Amino acid sequence: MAPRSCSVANALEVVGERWSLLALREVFFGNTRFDQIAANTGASRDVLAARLKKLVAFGVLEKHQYSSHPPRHEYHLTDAGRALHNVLLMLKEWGDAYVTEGPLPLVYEHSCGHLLEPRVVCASCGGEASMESLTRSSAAS
Amino acid sequence: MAPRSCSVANALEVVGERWSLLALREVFFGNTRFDQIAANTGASRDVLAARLKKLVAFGVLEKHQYSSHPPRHEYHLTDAGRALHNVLLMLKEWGDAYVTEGPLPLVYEHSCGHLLEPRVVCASCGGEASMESLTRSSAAS
DNA sequence: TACGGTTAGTTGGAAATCCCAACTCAGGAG
DNA sequence: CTCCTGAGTTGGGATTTCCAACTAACCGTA
Repeated sequence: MAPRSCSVANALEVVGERWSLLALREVFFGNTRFDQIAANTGASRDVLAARLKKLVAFGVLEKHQYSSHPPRHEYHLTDAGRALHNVLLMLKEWGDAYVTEGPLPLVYEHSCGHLLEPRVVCASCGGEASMESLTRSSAAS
Repeated sequence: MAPRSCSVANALEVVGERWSLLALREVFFGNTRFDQIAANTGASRDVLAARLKKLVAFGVLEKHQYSSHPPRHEYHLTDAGRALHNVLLMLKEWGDAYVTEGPLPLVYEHSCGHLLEPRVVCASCGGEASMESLTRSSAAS
């Protein structure tokens, strides 16, 4: 039997390899240069080079030249890259709740002034998009 | 320099290896048995066995015996496992938007009757938890 | 001109993983 | 007695990963 066709699998094809999401985390933090990303993630340089190349090829990152002599580059998020913020946020939330022990290394404050407690809701009604509230629909886009 | 301590990294330590999230997707779909998961993900049986063992060890899945003669097992989600639904939902959303081509393989309907368009919001104010709306807070839990 | 430093990789070889097919083991079904 | 299902396990080869060292382009300074 052929494996299921699925957008989760497709997404993981692009960002699911080791170090990809951590590299993106660093770019979200503003650490856009190769050496910064390498140091903060702990990825080996060769694998990191391969991952960044792939993320650029898939349009998640863009290579920006910030100096021409000598040629130096920074990695910037594209729209597709920025859209991954929610994925990282949910992973962080889950890690906070079920994996990280002791004080959390990072807590976000939302612009409303409260500490962020993220919730996934339906854009139409604002109700929580819990497992039980969802059913498969046959409609396609 | 030591790599950054971070809940995203901790979460990926547990569910970031290849096949782990796809195996969980199958369990969310109700395919709780080894052979079903193997067939629907395409993972090789040895790696899948290792991943399931790890997910059980970390408390993401539980092994349930549904027949004692012969002994047969199903994998069930724990609370920690159920909490990963948001992560899969966000990955699916991103894959739908930026990777999957052609008609989407799966569309959800929310209990309100509309097709689900998930949004991540702040639980306190209900406002969108966009990248720009978040700042690092020094408060710890 | 020589020397050291920074940035962004690339290379080589050993170690760890992964993939695949075949095999095991336990218990039905016919 | 033989075949079938479910849930893995095993062996061996192909791939990836890790790590340290190396390259290459340029700048600062002396």
